[in-house]
Amino acid sequence: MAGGTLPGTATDEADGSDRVVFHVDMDCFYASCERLRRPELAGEPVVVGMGYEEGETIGAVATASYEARAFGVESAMPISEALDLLPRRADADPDDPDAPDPEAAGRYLPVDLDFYKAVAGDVKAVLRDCADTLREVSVDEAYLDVTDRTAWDVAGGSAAAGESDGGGPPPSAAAGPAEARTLAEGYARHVKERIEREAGVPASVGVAPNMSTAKVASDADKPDGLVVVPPGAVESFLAPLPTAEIHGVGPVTERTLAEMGIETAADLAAADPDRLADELGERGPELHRRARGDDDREVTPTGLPKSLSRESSLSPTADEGTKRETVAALAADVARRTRERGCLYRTIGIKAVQPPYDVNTRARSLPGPVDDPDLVESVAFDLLDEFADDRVRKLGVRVSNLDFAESDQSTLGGFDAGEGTGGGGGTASDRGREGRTRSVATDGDGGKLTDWVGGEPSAGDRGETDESRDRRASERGEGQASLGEWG
DNA sequence: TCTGGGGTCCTAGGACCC
DNA sequence: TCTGGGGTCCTAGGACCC
Repeated sequence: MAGGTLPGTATDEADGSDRVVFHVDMDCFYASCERLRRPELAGEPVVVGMGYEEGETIGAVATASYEARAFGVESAMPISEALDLLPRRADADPDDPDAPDPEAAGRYLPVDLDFYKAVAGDVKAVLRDCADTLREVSVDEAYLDVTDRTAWDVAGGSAAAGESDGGGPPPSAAAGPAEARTLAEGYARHVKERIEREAGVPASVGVAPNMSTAKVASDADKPDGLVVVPPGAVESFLAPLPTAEIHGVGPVTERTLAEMGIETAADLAAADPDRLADELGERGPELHRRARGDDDREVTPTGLPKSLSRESSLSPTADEGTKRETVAALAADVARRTRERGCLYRTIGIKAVQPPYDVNTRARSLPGPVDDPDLVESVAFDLLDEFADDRVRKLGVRVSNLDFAESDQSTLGGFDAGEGTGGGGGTASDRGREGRTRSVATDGDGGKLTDWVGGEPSAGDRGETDESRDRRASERGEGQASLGEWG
């Protein structure tokens, strides 16, 4: 094992859990992507806005560069509020005494997800190349298991030890654990540099023996950070952090913990798990483990999505026409995306948010998986009826209970032959669509399901478990394919 | 922060089945 | 018919994440 990275390490890792896990987190990713194609934005405050159009003040901040954050601009903040803190550079006019100071102005750009996904593809290519196992969490974040590629051994043996600043105080809480240079740190630096070189965007990397600690480590020194937490240093690294830094502790849990007198990870680590379970349910003991750096989850490849949805905000309205129009558009979009991804769904749901912020969800499950845009719309309309007289500020449509296996049957060829075309009508191109489109008849009084038109769900998936389907799918690499689609 | 959009997982209650 | 328990599925809501 490691020739003594830090005291007290190797021996209690006898279960073979002495893994090396990287968490790679791209720094203000959307803003970095914009800088990649517009180098003149380097060093400028950049704000990328969702729902934002040139010159508009609506929408919300998707990503703010660190220069913009210095002015107080934060993710999810309304653009109008961000403009108060950081005026638009375009509005600056040296000749107008009332215009904003160009020195205190920023660049505002709309989200261009397609471009960011292309850049993310370059990043992922590097990560895939560098990892034993890669789990992509989102477009700008991933875990890598690199246990078989590197180790916790101190790099360069005595040479590294000799050059270390071991006599002085730890540089900082974040950098402290890295003072003994390990092979893992060198490898992380290599990965980080490759991302920068081959994708052109900066990343922060956390290195630790498990996922939850690596996640906290990547956050500890952003941007452009590299924080290494060797086994044995985990608990002391986490101990001083406020509970909110622990992955899974949000505002509500933070408050609950504070009321219990738990403010830091050390407090959480020392708390009674039973008492935590009383207050927080199953999550209590889990957070307790994370605060102690005790996390034996394997890094597993990204799975297939569990649901797909689309939602959008409206200025609050009770108008039936507006609501139905919105839901129809959302339903069509969701149906289009599921079809593109070749997946069927068995549950269709809506979300209706009433002012001030009252979230309602309704869902209905079908007897079997379908790919039927008209049905998404009619079920969504049906569910919307309950809110016919209500003012809403946001509407959403969602499909879940996804089934990727059945559509494979059609893409593999044999599916549905002689079933959807039995009626005689239907061109070849109709068949192409019908092969994946199960229609369900609806009756006159509200679109209740009455019958299967296209027959039973294909024989192909009968008796097959979700697990085996997922496994088959991920063996074909679909888990990776799915990532590029996510935003 | 008067709240943007797309996801995940957990919980709890009810229906239904043996 | 009452009693009980266990299992699964469905729906709705909540917390959290990026």
